Amino acid sequence: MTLKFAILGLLAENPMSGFDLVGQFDVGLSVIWPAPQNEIYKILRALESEGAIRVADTGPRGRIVYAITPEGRTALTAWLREPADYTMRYEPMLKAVFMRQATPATRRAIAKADGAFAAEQLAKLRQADAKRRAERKPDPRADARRLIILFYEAMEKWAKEVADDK
Amino acid sequence: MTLKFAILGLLAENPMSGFDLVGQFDVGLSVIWPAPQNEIYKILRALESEGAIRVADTGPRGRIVYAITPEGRTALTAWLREPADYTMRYEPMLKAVFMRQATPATRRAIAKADGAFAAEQLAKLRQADAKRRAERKPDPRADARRLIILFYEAMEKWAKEVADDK
DNA sequence: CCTTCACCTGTGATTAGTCACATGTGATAT
DNA sequence: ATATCACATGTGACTAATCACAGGTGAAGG
Repeated sequence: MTLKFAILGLLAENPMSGFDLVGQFDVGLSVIWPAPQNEIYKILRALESEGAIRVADTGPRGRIVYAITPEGRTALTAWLREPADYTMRYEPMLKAVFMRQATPATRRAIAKADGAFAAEQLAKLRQADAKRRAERKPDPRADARRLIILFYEAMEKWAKEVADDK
Repeated sequence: MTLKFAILGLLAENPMSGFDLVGQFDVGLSVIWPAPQNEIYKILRALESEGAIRVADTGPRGRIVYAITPEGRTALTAWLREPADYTMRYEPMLKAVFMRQATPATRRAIAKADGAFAAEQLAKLRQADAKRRAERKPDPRADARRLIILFYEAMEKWAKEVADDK
């Protein structure tokens, strides 16, 4: 259900094919909400039969480009406006819950890995951010990137605290 | 798969029944990793047949208390040590991605709601934290609570920035 | 020409997660 | 006594998500 809106949202930014969407998820969205390739195609068919998207173009190798319809846009904003589901699924947080049950070495190893991951993501995000700012074009994803940066900063900080056994 | 370890981890803290586990998820864990009631019972049966847990006690009304076995403990630490899956599923972040496609009013409304939720969670968490510190008992969940607090602080900060249209 | 590779959509089987409901029991209060 | 409620586990039908693989097509280079 949520994935449906992820796809609809991407199509609201730009008309795209299923293949393009796979690329979009690979590039960055899968960190927030992953999508297996075949799910994407299934959902595209469903969205089309609902009238939320339409075939805008076709290309070589069976390529089908979809575009959002006015009805689709209405559905998207309706979804945006309705109260969000605040349940998260994040394995690193779950591991943090049980970390103290393992040895101190394991605990530090986990924190180290999490910290390294956060740092790596931050490097990528900051680079992307700088690039976007340099371009001086309006950036529809700016809010999200800012949120994700703050999130990884928090995780990095936490990892340092645990590593230093604070 | 992950949920299995969530349950195993809880049983590693204390022997519990399925009913108790439902309570544990309701109280706080469902924010990180939700678990439908009937899934819990399914997984308990699976874990028992794997030998990771055993029936430690029975009580009135068909109550079955499970305890972790040494094999279960081994499986739990093995899971903790293996690299985490860093994909998150968090609807508010996904909405943030598409927020700029809606009207400024909608965008602010979303930020306001997210900020309010974060503030509410922080109040609860800080209270729980203070209580735990006052008790002066070792707290196995301290790391996790700290991480979650940092996370919601980040979200609260972000919400303020968006609301102020920074 | 023809090989190779990236492009592009799809199917089928399986598992994990969700929704809604069913069923029984012991404790407590009136 | 008996009504009520919290305790406690479970079933069945369904949907979403995952895994692994299938298979065709155009572009580009040697």
